[in-house]
Amino acid sequence: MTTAGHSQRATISDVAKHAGVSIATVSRVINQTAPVASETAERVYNAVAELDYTPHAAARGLASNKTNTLGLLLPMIGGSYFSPMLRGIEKAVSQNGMALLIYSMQTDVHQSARLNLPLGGHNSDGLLVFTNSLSDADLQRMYKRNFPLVLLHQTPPANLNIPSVTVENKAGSRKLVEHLIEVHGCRRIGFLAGPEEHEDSKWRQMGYLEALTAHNIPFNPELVANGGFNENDARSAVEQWLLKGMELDAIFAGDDDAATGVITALKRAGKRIPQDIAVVGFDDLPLSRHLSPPLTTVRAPIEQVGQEAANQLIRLIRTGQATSLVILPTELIIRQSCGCGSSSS
Amino acid sequence: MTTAGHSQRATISDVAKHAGVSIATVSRVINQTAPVASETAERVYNAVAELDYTPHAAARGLASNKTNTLGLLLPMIGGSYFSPMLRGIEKAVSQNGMALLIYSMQTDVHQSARLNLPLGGHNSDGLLVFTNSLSDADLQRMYKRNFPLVLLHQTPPANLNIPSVTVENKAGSRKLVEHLIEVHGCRRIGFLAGPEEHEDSKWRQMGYLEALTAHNIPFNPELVANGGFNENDARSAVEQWLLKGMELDAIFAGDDDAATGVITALKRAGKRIPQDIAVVGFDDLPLSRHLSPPLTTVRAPIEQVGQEAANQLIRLIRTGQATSLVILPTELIIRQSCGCGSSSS
DNA sequence: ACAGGTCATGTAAGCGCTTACATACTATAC
DNA sequence: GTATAGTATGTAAGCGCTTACATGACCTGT
Repeated sequence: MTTAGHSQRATISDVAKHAGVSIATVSRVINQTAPVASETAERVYNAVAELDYTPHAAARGLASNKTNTLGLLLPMIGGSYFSPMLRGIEKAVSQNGMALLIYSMQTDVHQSARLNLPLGGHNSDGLLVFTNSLSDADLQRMYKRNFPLVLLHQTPPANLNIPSVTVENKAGSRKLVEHLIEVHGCRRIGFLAGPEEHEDSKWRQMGYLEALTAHNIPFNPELVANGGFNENDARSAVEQWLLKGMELDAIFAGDDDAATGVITALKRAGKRIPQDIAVVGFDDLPLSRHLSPPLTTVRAPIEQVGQEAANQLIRLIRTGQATSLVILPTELIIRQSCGCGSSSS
Repeated sequence: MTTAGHSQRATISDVAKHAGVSIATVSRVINQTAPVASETAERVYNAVAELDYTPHAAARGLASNKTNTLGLLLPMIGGSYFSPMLRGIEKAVSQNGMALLIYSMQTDVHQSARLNLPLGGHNSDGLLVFTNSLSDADLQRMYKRNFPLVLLHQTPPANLNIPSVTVENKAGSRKLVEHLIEVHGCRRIGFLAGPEEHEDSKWRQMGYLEALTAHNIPFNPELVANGGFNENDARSAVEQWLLKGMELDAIFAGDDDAATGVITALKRAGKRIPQDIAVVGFDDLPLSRHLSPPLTTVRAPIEQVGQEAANQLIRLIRTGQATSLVILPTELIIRQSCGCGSSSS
């Protein structure tokens, strides 16, 4: 066991006293907010070093009404998806000398903790909101207050003009499915949707539909199931299909996490990929190229989404302006799980 | 484009006025810090709801000298490793009604931003410090100040009694290598070390050494290279070996990220796994079972490490006490990349 | 030599809370 | 009925900063 307890640290007045100046001067040299004689500044710097002084963030925040911090709201941290997104966000955040405060909206924190954990903002200068982590009502509330907000993978609810950053889902999905149809002659292509209300999923499904329509393949609702954008749900969904004796020549798993579940289920059932059934995903996670067979998918620039969103938010905070909608392009990544021959990148 | 700009929000005095009480009373009902007549409390709650009041975190922090926030220091966010760790941390943090502030120590932020981005603490009640994200000097500085600290995957520098949470590396590594030796008859086993100063790596290497010694296999320094605990470094390391015509019958990649690089390099060179060369990793990341062949590895309870560390830190903050050293057990996970037959979990 | 600038620095008023202390009121005991 | 002890609420002093404003020193031009 070990013990600890706070001890008092140097404040700005300690530094001022030590350097023989006023606290205003100390503040000025630290923030470089007004010219200070270089000799004076020197004394202040020395005092800072000697006392090992660090400004008190809360005091600063209270006085200046800025926290220099971005908040990130996540539905819950999980899946392979967040790692690259976080990296992108972190990049933008630290390049701008800000900090990152993360909340994941667990189960039911909403109600109870509202007062004690002011997610409402106020400990950040703005919020990055990932799909499904905030109700429309909450969104509206914050928007009305003029609190800087940027949405990730979600467009704002009706008539709220909140900037939003996402990827080109529909076109990517369509290209992917058309590849299956045109190159591999697939006709019975299963689609695993993501969670309800997940916009990415809706767009991907539309792309899937468009591809079918463009090739005169009638839409069969039985070929759509819920894969939840995760491994387990996808696995059970495929198991259900298999149990029902559903005939399929390809499965578009919705995303790559789901695709790993699909592959597992198929292999367990003794199906060969891609000979018996082709499998494709969406996102191009780092792991996807290592699956067996390597996964054909659509590359979503996840890290860039994070970075772009953070940058937009910072711009919104600083200048009051941001681009309403940023859609980052996706790219078809052909590997072998669709039936194509040799590998690439 | 969209625009925004802060508007003023309700403060505690607005609420007090609106409810016809003093700010002290409002504070008391919000924090449940002293008995208040239920009728009065009711009025306050109504006022809070009507004004959509949220306490100002900075003001609170300044007055109470607590931030209700845990800081997490990372060397940089990357690799598949952080996702589960973060999830564990987040779990503990939100279960305790706290928030999580993340810094990743990019390249050279250290010097310059020290004053403006007070990593020194002060915007968190305590810090979770991941290996290599803080110099011993910084650690010492904060320790001297009695700032609550918990180390992840790193033991404290000499005579600083900072609690630390890590996994059982040596025993796991030894079991892994012994499996290679005893079951598969390997004698020339390559080891890919992680980054310098990474304690996990040192212990894993010791486990490797112990296993060799226990089986009278002389240690050959040529069989140790640097895989950096990441895919790319590991790939080049293996390519070097192959180029030199190094004879190997197994490679212990250091961790699973590195193992994916090893597998890639080996496959490119036309080697069969495990027939020509066995490959094993460490960590058991989610992707590892999906590699081809499925990776034999050691399961490190990464999520639990995060959760345990956060819990220790919270305990340290609240009670001043924490367990000095927590070592979480690891478990050998046999799959096929070592040469074993059929799959399991 | 003096008005009018500049520049460096100091003074002090908050920012929105928490909390020790003071006060008023009600209930209990005798 | 008065003293005693609670209980509910108010008052006000900070917490450690930022920043508008005031001050004083030193130039410059005439």
